[in-house]
Amino acid sequence: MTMLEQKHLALLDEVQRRKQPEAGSIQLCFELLGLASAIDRDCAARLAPYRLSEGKFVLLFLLHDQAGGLSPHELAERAGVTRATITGLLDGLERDGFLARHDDREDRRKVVVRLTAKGLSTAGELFREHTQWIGSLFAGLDAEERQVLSQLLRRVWQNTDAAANAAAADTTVGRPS
Amino acid sequence: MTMLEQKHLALLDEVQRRKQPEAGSIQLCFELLGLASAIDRDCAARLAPYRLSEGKFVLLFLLHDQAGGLSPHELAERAGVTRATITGLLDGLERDGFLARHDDREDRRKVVVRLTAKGLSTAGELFREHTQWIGSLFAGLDAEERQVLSQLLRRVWQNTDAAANAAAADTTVGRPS
DNA sequence: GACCCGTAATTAGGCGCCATACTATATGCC
DNA sequence: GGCATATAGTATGGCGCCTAATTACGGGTC
Repeated sequence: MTMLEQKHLALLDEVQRRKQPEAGSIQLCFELLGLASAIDRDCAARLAPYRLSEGKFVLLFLLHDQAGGLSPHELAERAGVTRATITGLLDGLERDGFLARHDDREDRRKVVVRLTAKGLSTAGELFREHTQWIGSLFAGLDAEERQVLSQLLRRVWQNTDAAANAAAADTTVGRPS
Repeated sequence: MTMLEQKHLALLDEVQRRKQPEAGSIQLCFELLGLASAIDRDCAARLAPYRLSEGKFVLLFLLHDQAGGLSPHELAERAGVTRATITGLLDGLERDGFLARHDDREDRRKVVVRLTAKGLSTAGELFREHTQWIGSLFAGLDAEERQVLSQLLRRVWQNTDAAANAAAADTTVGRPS
C-alpha cells in the first residue's frame, strides 16, 4: 500500500518517466502531503459524529477555560482565521447548541461568546480523545526518532516562503541571522 | 520562528501546561501539519497568477499528453475527486480558456475534454516550474536523509485509519499480513 | 453637537471540495 | 419493442475558508 494520493500518482509517474533528478524529492513531498491529508481526514471523521469540524473544535477549545467568554475578534486572532470565518463557524455552533452569543453591555459593538453546558462537556471530552488519538499516531516512534523527524521537517520548512518571509521580517526589524 | 500554526499553539500550550505525556507527539504532529499547510499555501500562491488552483493544475496536467482528450469521468478517477468536483473545475478552466468541452459523437452522454493551445503551453510551463520548486524544498537533504524521512513518515502513516482500512481490505481479499 | 476615523461584526460573493439528487442516454433482458 | 438498470454529466446545497463591502458603534476634534 502506498501513502500517496491519487492526484499525485500521475504527476510522479511522469517525473519518473522523464527520469528527472527531482523525482526523489517529489515523491517525498507527496508522501508528506499525503500523510498530512490522511491525518486531517481522520480528524474530520472523529469530529463528524459531534457535528463538528476542525475549525469548530478549535473554537470550542479556545472557549473551554474562558468563563468570561471571548469576542469573535479574539477568537479570530487566536484561531488564525478571519473574523468573517468566525461568524460562519459561530452560526453553526450556536445552531447546534454548543455556545451562545451575548451582547456586551459596555461596548455595544461587541459580542461575547460563551460555551453552554453542552459545549463545555463536549470540549472536555473531545480534548482528551483528541490528544490521545494524536499520541497514538506517533506511538511507534521513540524520543530520538521524534527528534530526528522534527529536525528534518524543520529543515524543509526553512525552504518555504513562510520561512523566507519570517527571515525578511527579521532583517528589517532586528538583526540579520 | 516556529513552524506551527496559530490554531495549534493554544492546543499545544494547554497540553504542555497539563504536562501530558503526549506533548512531544502532539508538537511533532502539529509541525508536520504546519509544514504541509505551508507547502500547500506556497503551491497556491505559485498558481494564483495563472488563475489556477491545485485541483485545476492537476487537470491540466492529466490532459497535457492526451491528444484525444479525456472524459470528466476519467478525470475524476485519475484526480481522485468526485465527478461533481470535476464539473466545477472544468467550468472555471473552460471560462478561462484553458480547455474546451466537446460532444462525443459515439456516446451522447459523454463529453470529451481537450486542452486549448493556451492550456497546453501553460501546462508545460507549469509542470517544469512545479517540479523545480518542489525539488528546491528538499534540496537541503541528501539521499540518506530523504530515506530516513520517508521511513519515519511511513511508520506514522501505518497508524492512520487509511492504513488500517487498507489492511482490513487486505485480510478480506487476500492473506492477512 | 457634527464630523471623521477606527473598530466590531456581519453580509455578500467567490472558490474548492463534498454528498445527494436529477436528467439524458446506453444497454441488457424478456 | 419495452422496460429495468447502469452510467455520464450536471445541479443543488452544504462547509470552511477567503476578500471586500456594509452596518453599527466609539472616541477624538473642532
